[in-house]
Amino acid sequence: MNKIDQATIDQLTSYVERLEKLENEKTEIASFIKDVFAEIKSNGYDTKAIKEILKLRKLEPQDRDKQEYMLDVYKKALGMAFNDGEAA
Amino acid sequence: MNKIDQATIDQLTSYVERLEKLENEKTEIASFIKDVFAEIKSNGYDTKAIKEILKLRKLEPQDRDKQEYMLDVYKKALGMAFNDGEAA
Amino acid sequence: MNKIDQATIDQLTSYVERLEKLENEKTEIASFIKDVFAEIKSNGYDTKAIKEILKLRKLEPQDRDKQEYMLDVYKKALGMAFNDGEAA
Amino acid sequence: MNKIDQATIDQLTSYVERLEKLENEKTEIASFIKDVFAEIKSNGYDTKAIKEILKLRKLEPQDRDKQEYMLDVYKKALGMAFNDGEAA
DNA sequence: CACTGGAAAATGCCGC
DNA sequence: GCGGCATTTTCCAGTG
Repeated sequence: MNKIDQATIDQLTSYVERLEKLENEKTEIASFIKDVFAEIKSNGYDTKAIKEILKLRKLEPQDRDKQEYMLDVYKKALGMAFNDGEAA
Repeated sequence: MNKIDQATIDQLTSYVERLEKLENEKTEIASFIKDVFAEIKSNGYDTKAIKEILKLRKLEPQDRDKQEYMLDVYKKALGMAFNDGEAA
Repeated sequence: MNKIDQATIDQLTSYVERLEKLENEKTEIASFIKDVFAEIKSNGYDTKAIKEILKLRKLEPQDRDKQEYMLDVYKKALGMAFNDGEAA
Repeated sequence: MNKIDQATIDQLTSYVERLEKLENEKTEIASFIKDVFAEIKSNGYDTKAIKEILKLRKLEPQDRDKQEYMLDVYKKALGMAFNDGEAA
């Protein structure tokens, strides 16, 4: 019950190595992204706003609407102003 | 140089215990918050929107404006529509 | 479709207020913790080392009396160099 | 104060596009990883155990050939019960 | 006062 | 389909 045949070990090892390779690539790309943000920052831009932009561009327009719908309803329910500067 | 007197150990221990007590309380409250959100969800509300509400109520109106200003400028720069459903 | 009955408004308001109260308590406790760390620091201890102790005690409550290592961390907390100068 | 010169717009656009490209690549790789795990699972292995192996190899690369423990994890990956039935 | 590191929060995935 | 868990992202205090 403790014997594992070599073929199985090889297969598991192969999987593990494939996964490690992929994860390394992912990490590398994450590091590139970090570099770009560093460059953006060093050029005086607001990285937070850029991230916000990316997020918005990822959301399709209809999703944005859907996402904001419930929020509007709740804000209304709680008597919160929409954009006129009154915060309940 | 390796000797530490007992009084010092006692003092450190006292600090550590005070901190652990406070952190336990914090954890407990965090768990209460989780409970409330669970209840909110079980009543059919959209927890994400509620969280958004809490965030908005925390921000004073002028802060909201300031935070959104740069974003608007960038969106404008990139030709992104503000709210008309066009996503670049 | 934007109409919400009064009972719902009341319920949402109640949830939001409960959550805000809890979050205030959490923030208050976090501030107490900060105070304790400030006191610790003003007494000449190494804050980082104390945090290390807290982490250790959380991770392995069963071994917390294993004095050898704890002593090292205490020494670090006291700012005492020993051996290679690096605890943790 | 809302006017942005064309060069700035171009630069922001360039940054955003570079970032989106990189994030797409990252997402793609994440999806490959998911595929590999699906294949692993379809071959009857315990995904969770494989993740354990990856974690171990990341934490202690120097000891990764210490076969005793790795074998236990492999066995877990194979779904073999042994000893107390709990690895990790 | 910008940067780094660590804690907290949010998101997304996986298993049930 | 939901809840729990892990990862990722965001935020903030501490540091130089």
